[in-house]
Amino acid sequence: MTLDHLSTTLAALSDPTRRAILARLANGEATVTQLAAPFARRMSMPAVSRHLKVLERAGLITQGRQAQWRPCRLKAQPLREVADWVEQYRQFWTESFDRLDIYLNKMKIEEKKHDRKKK
Amino acid sequence: MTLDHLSTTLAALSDPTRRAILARLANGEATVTQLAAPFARRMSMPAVSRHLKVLERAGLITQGRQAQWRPCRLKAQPLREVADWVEQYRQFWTESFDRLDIYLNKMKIEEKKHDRKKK
DNA sequence: GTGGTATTTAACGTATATGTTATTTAACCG
DNA sequence: CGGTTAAATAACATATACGTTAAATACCAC
Repeated sequence: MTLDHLSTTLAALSDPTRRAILARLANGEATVTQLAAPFARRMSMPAVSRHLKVLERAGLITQGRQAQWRPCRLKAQPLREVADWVEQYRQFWTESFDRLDIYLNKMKIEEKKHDRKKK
Repeated sequence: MTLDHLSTTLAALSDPTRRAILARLANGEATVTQLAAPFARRMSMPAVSRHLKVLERAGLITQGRQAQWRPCRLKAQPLREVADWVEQYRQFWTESFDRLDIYLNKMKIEEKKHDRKKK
């Protein structure tokens, strides 16, 4: 199944190791070895390499070439798409109401308007 | 492996069917059958039922009980966590620069400050 | 070329995800 | 009760995800 871009991005972000890698890259470029260092106890290099491939396929990083190193850089464009998507739902958490409550609230407001008219 | 909450949420969101279900629930409560309707050609009821279970485990929906129906409701709290997480990276897409450029930019600002002091 | 370092790819095991059809559970209704 | 509807669960197939170790690739440096 070929996934849409947003799905690919969210899947890439759903792994804590990959999010940690992005967090590290927010501080600037890093080589694969540098990125792997924090996970050395838990994870082998090839595992990290694969995580990077997932991030790259999602467009979240790019890998350059300098001699035998492949410096990685954060590319935030897909994160913007995530932000835009989730933003649609803001109203559902900024108000401490769920959808039904919002509806009932609107009804009350309507009632008040009617009351005013009656006066 | 037991995943952290954010990972569970992002994994739940990484499926387009599940995001479509959330979009539908943004318009208000719906039963499982109602939620399944748009996918009827592609997907069986049990498949939808499982998607709902994934969303429920992520805390993105709740399912109530009314006779033989299980009306589903959107719960946006986990979406807020996603928004908060992604917000950290806003600087990386609002400016059309990557990290190195931001750094260089800061340096220039520092230089200007020094210039001012010199005056 | 030989050796060392950085990284990827190959080959493999195992767990999880996602779908199916058939069966079961639960509640309504005449 | 017996039939219908709504939804979940069971049992199963298959694909993908994620990790490992071992081997290959690419580059530098002497």
